[in-house]
Amino acid sequence: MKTILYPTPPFDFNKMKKRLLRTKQAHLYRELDHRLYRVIRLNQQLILFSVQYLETELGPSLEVQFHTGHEFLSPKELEKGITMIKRMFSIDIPLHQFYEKMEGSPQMKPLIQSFYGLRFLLEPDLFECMVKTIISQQLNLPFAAALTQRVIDTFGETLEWEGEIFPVFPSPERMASIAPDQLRQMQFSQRKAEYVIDFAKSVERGAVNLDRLYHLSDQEVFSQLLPLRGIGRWTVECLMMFGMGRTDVLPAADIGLRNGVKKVFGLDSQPDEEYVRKLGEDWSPWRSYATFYLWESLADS
DNA sequence: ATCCAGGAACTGT
DNA sequence: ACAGTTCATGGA
Repeated sequence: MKTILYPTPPFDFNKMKKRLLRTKQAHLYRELDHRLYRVIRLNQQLILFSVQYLETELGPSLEVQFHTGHEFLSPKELEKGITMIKRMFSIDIPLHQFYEKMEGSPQMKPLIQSFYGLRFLLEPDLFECMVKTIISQQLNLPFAAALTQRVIDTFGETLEWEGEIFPVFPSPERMASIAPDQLRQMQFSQRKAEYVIDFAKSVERGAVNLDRLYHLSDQEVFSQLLPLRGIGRWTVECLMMFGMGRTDVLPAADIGLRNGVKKVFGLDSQPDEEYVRKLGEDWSPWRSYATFYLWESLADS
């Protein structure tokens, strides 16, 4: 089963892939023979897919293949899978509109040159996204990535296809069943261990319905998630950006964003949240992408 | 050693 | 409401 997706340019798959590797978030991806593989959960079912980036006469394209062995996906499942992959790779994001919006900013414009075509590569699963985000709270990124890897290695599943093994992030049910001590052994703090396990339990018993979040406004998503212990504003903002692909989120208190603003706008001290929020008014409705590019500007220092 | 990380909860006023 | 403290660990 093969489908070709055509994002409206600019779309730079290689930049997206390089960022995945640089930030050490490629835990669940495997590259074989120029194709990028990964397993997604579709209605509790594990489905392996792969993509290959191609330049065609019609512009940039992403060839998608589902590897389901002898079984076939129903038309409905196929449609759901395609929808998920489109969202993952930010296929339908009119990125040029963001660039037009930044035209007038002498500070932001150079970022567009540097990162031209870079889009969010989203997490296909909100549970997984939330757990990874909780793990990375207040930690340097390499260490956060190491913790995530340990969770996958210890509690994750695998799917085998044509002799290759593909890792799968643990399900909410699995994570709900583990004890805080098991995470402590992996160098989680006691609190963080509780946050992650409690969240998994909330999802398992249906206290939070992650699928329904897609249909809610930003404010409604906040009011659903903020009551949960260990989930603050920043964590929800990350979920909305890296999980849900919302393009106008501004994590104004984020330390990385404030450092990015300091660097790009040539400030002599780290701006506060209010300053960033004020600045961000000009970026709407593209504040997620402005944030994203400002984060990236810190990487190539 | 000391300070800070792409925070959040807790405590005291 | 608000500010200061604690949580845990790695990296600079």
